[in-house]
Amino acid sequence: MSNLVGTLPDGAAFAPRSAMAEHSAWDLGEAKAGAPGLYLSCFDMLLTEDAAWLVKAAPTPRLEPPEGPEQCPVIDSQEQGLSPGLEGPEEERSLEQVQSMVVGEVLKDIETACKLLNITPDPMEWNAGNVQKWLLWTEHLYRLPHAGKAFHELTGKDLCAMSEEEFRQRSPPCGDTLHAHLDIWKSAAWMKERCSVGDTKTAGSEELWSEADSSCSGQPIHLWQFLRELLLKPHSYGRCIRWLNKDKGIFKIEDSAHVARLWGLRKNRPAMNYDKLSRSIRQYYKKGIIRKPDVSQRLVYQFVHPV
DNA sequence: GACCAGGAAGCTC
DNA sequence: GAGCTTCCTGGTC
Repeated sequence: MSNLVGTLPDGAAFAPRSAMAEHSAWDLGEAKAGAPGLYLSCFDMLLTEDAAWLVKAAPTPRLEPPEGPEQCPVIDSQEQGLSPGLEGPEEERSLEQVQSMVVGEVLKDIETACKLLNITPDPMEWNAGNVQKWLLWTEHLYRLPHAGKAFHELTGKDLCAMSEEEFRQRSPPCGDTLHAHLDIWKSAAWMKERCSVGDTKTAGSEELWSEADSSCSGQPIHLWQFLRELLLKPHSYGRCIRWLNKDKGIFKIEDSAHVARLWGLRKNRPAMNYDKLSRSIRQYYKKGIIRKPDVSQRLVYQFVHPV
């Protein structure tokens, strides 16, 4: 099993980009018991290292992605202890809360990716097209070099059967990173499957996934829904699209090319660009879904019926 | 050059 | 037929 799930190959620890946003009620101790070793070690790593990072990051409530290439914060692995001010039961409680948050946020990030890519959360169920989507997505998100060709025509099952070394052989510059991220997806899929087998303690996480399931059911997504999803994930997409006035439904596309690429990815339209996307937005004018605000500005639109 | 507006035709479900 | 996608012309910033 890879040691890269908690720590990405460049030495930076993997951390969910939205790690402090909300709290998820996941029963970690329960989930870890009896899990296959493969996935267990993955989450062990994730939990301990992310927890350390989160505690160190406190009290900052929000973790803005850094400017430039999206990278995770570096953890000083030599640092001892999670919260020096806390001891015994208090520290345990604190750790449990942090762990719940971390896992919840990891699952949310995956859920978002599932929605946007229209793929299932379980890599074992991916066809070759799904694999390429996931690769594109991960490369895009973590600014990795393109490796799609190296994994051409592989299904999710093929991918899951590959070792870290095989990933590296196929893609020397980012194979290990991709393998690490695939491990996270595998672990999340395992946990989802586990909680869907009637474990009432995991109701919170079931809620977490129900949204993803509804959008991973193959139902086509409308452009306005897609835009709204991006707007509702400011920690992930705030740099390319954001609310100017959420109450009035006014939003601005900050990076038109980026949003168009995401939409193209979602719809499997590689040739998508902002020109075409904006044409689709303008189709909404007649339908009364989106309009230009009263004071028209470039790249600024308004939902006729705000959230 | 990038964005905006809208007509028209084509494609997919 | 709905909901885009693609291509286009012409205009504004």
